[in-house]
Amino acid sequence: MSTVTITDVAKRVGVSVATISRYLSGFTVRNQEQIREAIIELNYRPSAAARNLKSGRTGIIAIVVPDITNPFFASIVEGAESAVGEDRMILLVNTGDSREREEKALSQLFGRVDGVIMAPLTEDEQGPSFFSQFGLPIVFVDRVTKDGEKFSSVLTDNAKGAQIATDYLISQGHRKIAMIGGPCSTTPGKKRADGYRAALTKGEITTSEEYFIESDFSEAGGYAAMCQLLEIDAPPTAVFVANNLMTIGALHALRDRGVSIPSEISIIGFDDLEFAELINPPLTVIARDARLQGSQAMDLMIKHLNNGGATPPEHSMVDVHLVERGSCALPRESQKIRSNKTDH
Amino acid sequence: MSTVTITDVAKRVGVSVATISRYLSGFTVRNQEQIREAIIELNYRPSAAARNLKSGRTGIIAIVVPDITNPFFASIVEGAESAVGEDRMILLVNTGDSREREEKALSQLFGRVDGVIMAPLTEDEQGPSFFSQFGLPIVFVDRVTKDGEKFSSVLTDNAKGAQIATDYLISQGHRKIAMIGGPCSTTPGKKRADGYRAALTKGEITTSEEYFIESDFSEAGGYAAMCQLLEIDAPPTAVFVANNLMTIGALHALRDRGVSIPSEISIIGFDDLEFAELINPPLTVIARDARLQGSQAMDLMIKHLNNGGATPPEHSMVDVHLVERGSCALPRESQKIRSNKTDH
DNA sequence: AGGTTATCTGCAATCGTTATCAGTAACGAG
DNA sequence: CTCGTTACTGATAACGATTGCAGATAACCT
Repeated sequence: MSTVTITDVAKRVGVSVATISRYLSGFTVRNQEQIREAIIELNYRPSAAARNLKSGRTGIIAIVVPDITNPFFASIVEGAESAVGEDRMILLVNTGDSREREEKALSQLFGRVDGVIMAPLTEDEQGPSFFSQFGLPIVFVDRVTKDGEKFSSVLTDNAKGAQIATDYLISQGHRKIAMIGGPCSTTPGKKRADGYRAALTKGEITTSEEYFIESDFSEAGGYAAMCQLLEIDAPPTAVFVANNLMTIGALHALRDRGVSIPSEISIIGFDDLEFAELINPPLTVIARDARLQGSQAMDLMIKHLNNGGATPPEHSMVDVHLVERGSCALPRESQKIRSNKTDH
Repeated sequence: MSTVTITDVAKRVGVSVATISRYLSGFTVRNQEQIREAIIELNYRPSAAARNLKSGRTGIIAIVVPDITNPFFASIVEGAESAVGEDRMILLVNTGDSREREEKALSQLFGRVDGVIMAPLTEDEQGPSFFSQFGLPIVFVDRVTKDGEKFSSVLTDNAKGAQIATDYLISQGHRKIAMIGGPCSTTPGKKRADGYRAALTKGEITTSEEYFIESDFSEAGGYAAMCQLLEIDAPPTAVFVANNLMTIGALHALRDRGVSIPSEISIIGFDDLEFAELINPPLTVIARDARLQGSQAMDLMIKHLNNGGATPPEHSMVDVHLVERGSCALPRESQKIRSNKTDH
């Protein structure tokens, strides 16, 4: 086997292992040239495991996301990756929206990584003490847990985004404004619902609770929720969909039902999509910079690691803005939306 | 600090470290109950680094992709993740299409991971010997290097897919069929170009080389390439775009130029998109199962790891199929395409 | 009771690297 | 000639866990 160690190199050159080690650490030693050659000839690679054991650090930062196929999280990962620097790497954990896998991953992470950047599944983790006694630097991104103030975080102004979206619909004259929300156990799910409700209150609009559907941030969930909204006796004239995947689902539902946008119903989504302009009509959304969130989270993490854990937690907030395209229009109040309702 | 080791647990219970170690490995030992309690009370976590050093394995499999924000690669990662099993984890490396980062990552990976699943940037890596002497099991996915036969791989039948796409356009009556291809230094880039050309030859169609543009698999590249095609004096009536990102770019270009699909130009893409049905018109594509590719690659890797490297390389091929939607139609030969050409 | 397993135990070596420490050679200054 | 300084060196002890070994204990049989 090719398990060539520092000792082999030392023997080859005829010096002690200490000398090789020092050479590797950049000190000036005597037979630099021969050492360099020996390393290449023997194809010696320092054992990361041994270094980890000695130094106590791994040079690896974990990033834990619920769903890597969600372009938003993919961008976060990319942003983090871009800021990770020369001497560290990223360990990706995709929890697949499974609490069990999240827990397992977290416990396995200990000792393998120097820190964890994560978007937790829900706000109520396994006991409020869990992260506090986790013993590793943590930076929350996009979402926090209940005791999240104790850790650095990079969040979006979710409430503001939802409020902008809802205000926008109101300003267009909509009154029957529905929302397809995410799980209220998550930070974005809750905050976006809050923002939606706040905007309605401010606009002095009272809606039936039927208009708010708590879904699950998935495409299938968005599809089902939109179907449910269309079943209502007085269906909404506008819908704010709380994330990208659910928006895709909702659009599919509307397409399948033959409901046209925006003439029959206005749609505004949260999170921009690569192809938002290509849809017919182009999708109006609340956008934010996911890459920036990822890189900020990484910057924070590196700061913590370099300061030896002495840095107090910092909380950063990424801004949101409205991208006006074509999926929202004035309501046609007196119109019956459902053209081909299929009972279930 | 919370560096509680196996020794601390042993002291607490009053047994030797060996006993604790055996308890952890699942053997039946005497004071099981007390050990369990001590571990919990002390919040003891075995040091992964020490285990790695002893055992020589890390329980981590690296997956190296050029661009995680490409939904195709995100799906591959997800597929791999889903097949990784209980006792291993995934280390993601996003090379960002940079050769330099790919090389650096690869060298840093050694000793940190048990194996590498990778989609190499180009076929000609740093010398044909590089991977052979890498010393770690490798499984190529989606792409291979020149000496790729020596390692297991999970590829797509790229040539077949391209041929199906081109045949489809021919069968609709198109003769002026262009292709926006990927870098011919990559496996998919080359094979898809081959398939395109083979189909043209079979259909006894000779096209000017202007109709083939070698781009870079990026959205911007697709945009530019499509613009270039529209500049040609006798512009194509149909375009086969060799990957998803370039397709998005090409669609943007057509949209910006006001060229309508499929009446003025037919478009067929390679790789399905979540939103392909939502575009107007719905996009016709060559599709394949990226998740499956990822999980197959992982299965292969695990097989290699469990067999201790004695398994001969296996080569798996994932099938492709045509998903007919609305972006292709009969050509309108006598028509001038460019409605508002902008000179540059 | 004596012998034979079967089961469990602690000791100590080991994995590959780095940090510490003491030591040596070369050199210039006094 | 001696001393101090500089610049390097090698031996060795960690780091935290696993494991072969030999010894100890208990259980079981005749």
